[in-house]
Amino acid sequence: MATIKDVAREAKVSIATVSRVINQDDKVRDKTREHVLSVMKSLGYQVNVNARALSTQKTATLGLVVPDISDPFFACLAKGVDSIARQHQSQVLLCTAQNSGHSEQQAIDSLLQRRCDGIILYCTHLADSALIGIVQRYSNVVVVARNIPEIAENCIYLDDELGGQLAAEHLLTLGHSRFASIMSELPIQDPKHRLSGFKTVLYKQALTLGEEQVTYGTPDQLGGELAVNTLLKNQQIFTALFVYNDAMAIGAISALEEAGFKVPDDISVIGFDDIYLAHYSRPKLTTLHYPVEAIAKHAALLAINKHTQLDKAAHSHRYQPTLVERQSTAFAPTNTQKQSLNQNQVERQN
Amino acid sequence: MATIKDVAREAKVSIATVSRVINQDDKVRDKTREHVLSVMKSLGYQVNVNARALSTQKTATLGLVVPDISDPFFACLAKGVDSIARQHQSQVLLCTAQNSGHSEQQAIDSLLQRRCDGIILYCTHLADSALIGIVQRYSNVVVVARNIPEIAENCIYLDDELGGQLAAEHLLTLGHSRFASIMSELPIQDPKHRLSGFKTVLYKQALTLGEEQVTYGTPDQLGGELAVNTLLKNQQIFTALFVYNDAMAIGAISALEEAGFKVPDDISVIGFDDIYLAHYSRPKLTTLHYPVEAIAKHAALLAINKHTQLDKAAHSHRYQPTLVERQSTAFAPTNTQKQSLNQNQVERQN
DNA sequence: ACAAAAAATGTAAACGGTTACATTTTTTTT
DNA sequence: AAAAAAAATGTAACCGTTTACATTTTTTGT
Repeated sequence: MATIKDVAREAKVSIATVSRVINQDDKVRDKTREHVLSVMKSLGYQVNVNARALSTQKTATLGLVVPDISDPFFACLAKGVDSIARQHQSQVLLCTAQNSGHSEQQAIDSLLQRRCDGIILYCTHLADSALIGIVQRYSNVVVVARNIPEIAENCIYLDDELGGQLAAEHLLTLGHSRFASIMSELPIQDPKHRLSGFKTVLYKQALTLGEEQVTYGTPDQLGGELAVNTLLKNQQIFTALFVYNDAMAIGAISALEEAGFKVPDDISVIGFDDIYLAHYSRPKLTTLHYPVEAIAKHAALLAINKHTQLDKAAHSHRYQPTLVERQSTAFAPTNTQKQSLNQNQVERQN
Repeated sequence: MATIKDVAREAKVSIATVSRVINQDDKVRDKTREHVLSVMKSLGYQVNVNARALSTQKTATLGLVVPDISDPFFACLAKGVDSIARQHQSQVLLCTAQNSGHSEQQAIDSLLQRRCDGIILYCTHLADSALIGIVQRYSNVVVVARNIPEIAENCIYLDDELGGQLAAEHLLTLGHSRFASIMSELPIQDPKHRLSGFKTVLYKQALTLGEEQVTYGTPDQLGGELAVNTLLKNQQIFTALFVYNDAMAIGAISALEEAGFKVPDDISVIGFDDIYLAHYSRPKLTTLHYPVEAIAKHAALLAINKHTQLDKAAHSHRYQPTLVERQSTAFAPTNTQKQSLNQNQVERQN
C-alpha cells in the first residue's frame, strides 16, 4: 500500500508537503496541492492512521465492551456509541466478552493497548474492585449500568430501583395482589435493585413477595421459559409477573401460554428494557423503557471527555426508566376466575 | 501511559529485552523476565499496538461495514465476524453506514486507513463498479450478499433466487393460487432475485404475479405495514404473501390483522432471513433461513486470507436458504371462505 | 530592480514498537 | 582454566506519520 513517501517521491515534493495536503493545511500553493492530490489518487493512497496515532497520540477510536452484540439491547447501546463516534470522526472498536470476567478483562486490555480515545464498558462479571482499579488508572474509561461510589464520576446508570417501583405500582393499580418475579441470575446489581424496588412498594401495601415467588435464569428467552416452568412446578399462584428483561418476558409468556394461561387475561406480565422486541411480540409487551441509547451517548461523550457538550443540569449520571403500557398487562382476573385458574394450575401439576 | 522505554529504564535493561518479554520470546533469562514483568505490572504498562502495527504491518483488526448494527440481521453478521476475529486474536472495527453510498465509501476508506487485516462489506448503496474498484486494489476486502462476476472470488452470497423458489413451492403445496409480495425498495439485487425466483415457480404452474401485486417499502416493520396498506387500498386479492424479510413480514401481519384478516387462516405470510424475531413473533413466522452467521464467518476467514481453514468442497461462495415452517402459513382458505373474505375486503374499502 | 516580508517548502526529530545483527555473558568442553 | 559454543542482551534501523524549525521561493513595497 502506498505511503506518504511514495506520494512525495512521485509528486517530487517533500513528505512534509504531502502531509500538509493530507491535513488540509492551507500553507500549500494551490498548484502544488492539486498536483499532490492527483498523485495520491493515482496511487490509491490512504493515510495510515496507526502511524498518525503514534505521532499525534490520538486514535479517533472509541472502544466498547458488551457481553453479546447480537442481543438487541447491546446492539442499541452500540448504536448510541456509534452515533457519538461518527460525530467526532471516530470509529467504534467492538469487543464482545462472552460472559466471563476473564474475557472482559482481556477485552479491556486490548482496548487499552489500542489506545482508544475513550472506552465504554458494560461488564456483567468483573468485580467492582477490578473496575475501580481500571478507572483510577485510565480516566477515559466509563462504566455503564453500574453505580460504583468510588468512581461515581465515571459511571452512568439507570435507576433500577425506580423501575421496580414503577412496575409494582402499575400492577397494583390494575388490582393485582398475587405476584411472582423472574430475574437474571448474573452476578450483577441490576436484578437486585429492580426486585428491591418492586418489593418496597408491595410492602407499603402490606403485600409480600417471598423467596419462593422469585426464580432466576439466564437473561434471555429460554431463561424466561425455564423460570416460568419452575414457578409452575413449585405451584406458585400469581396473576402478575415482573420479569428482569423483555427477552425473558417473551419467553415467560410463551411458557405461560403453553401451560394454558392467557396473557394478560389470566396473568399480567411486565418486562424491562423496552427493546424493540417488546413491540414486535404478541401481545405487545408492557415494559419499563430503558433509555439505553441516551445513556450510551452520554457515556461516549464522557469517555472522550466531551461532556461539556451535554446539558449537565438536564442529565445527571443516573437515568430514569419510564413505564410503557402495552398489551401484556391488564386488570387482575375476578375472584371466580382466579379460583378456577388456581384450580387449573393445581390440576396441571398432577 | 507508560512506554517500552519507561519499562526498560525502570528495569535497567534494553528495550529489546522488554520487547522480547512482551512477545514471549524464549531467549530471555527467567530472572530477567520476571523482573521485567514485575516492572511492567507496577507501571501498568500496556503495549501500544498501533506502534506495533507500524513495524509488523499487521493490525489484528477486522473491519466490518453494515447499514445498521441495531438491526438483528446485521447484529448476527457482526457476531459471526467477531467469533472469527477472536479466534485470531483480533478485534472488530465496526462501521455503520447510514444507508447512503457516500457514507459507505467513507466507512470503507476509514477501514483502509486503519490498515485492517481484512475488511467485510455489506453495502446496500454502493454500485458494483465502485466495489470492483475497491476489491481489485485491496485484495483483503470481501463483499457479502452480492454476486459480482468481476470479483467473484471476493463475494460470499446467498442464493436469493432459490429462496424465492422455495417460498413459492411451499405456498403452492398449501394450495394457494392468489399471491402478493412485498419487497425492499433499496437499490440492491436481493429483492429482485427473490422475486424472480418466486415468479419462476409460479409461471411453471401457469400462475402469475403482476406488477400491481408487488409493493415496495423500507425493509423494516413500518415498511411492511405501509406496504400491506397500499396493497389493500389497491384492492388486491390474495391468500398468500411473500415478504422480503422478517421485520417487514411482522409489520405486514400487524397491518393485516389490523384490517381484520387472520394470519394464517385468511392469509399466509412467509418471511425471509429467519432472524430470531421470527421465533418471538406471534404467530411464529414461516420464513427462509439465511445462514448469516456461517456466511459472516466464511467472509471473515476469506478476508484475513485464512480460507484454507475452510472445507472448500463443503462451502462454495454461494449459500443456500432453507425453508423453516412455523405458524404464519397454512392451507389456502376454501372457496366459500375466500369469497366472504373478498367480500369483507371490498367492504373495507368503502 | 532590490531588499524586506511573507509564503511555501524542506529537514529532521519525534512517536513506540520490532528485529537483524553485533556484542557481551554464561555454559560447556577439553 | 582456557577456548569454543551457546545463550542472553544490546544497538540501531525501520515502520509511516506529524510538526517545530530552517531554508528557499515568491510577493510586496519602494
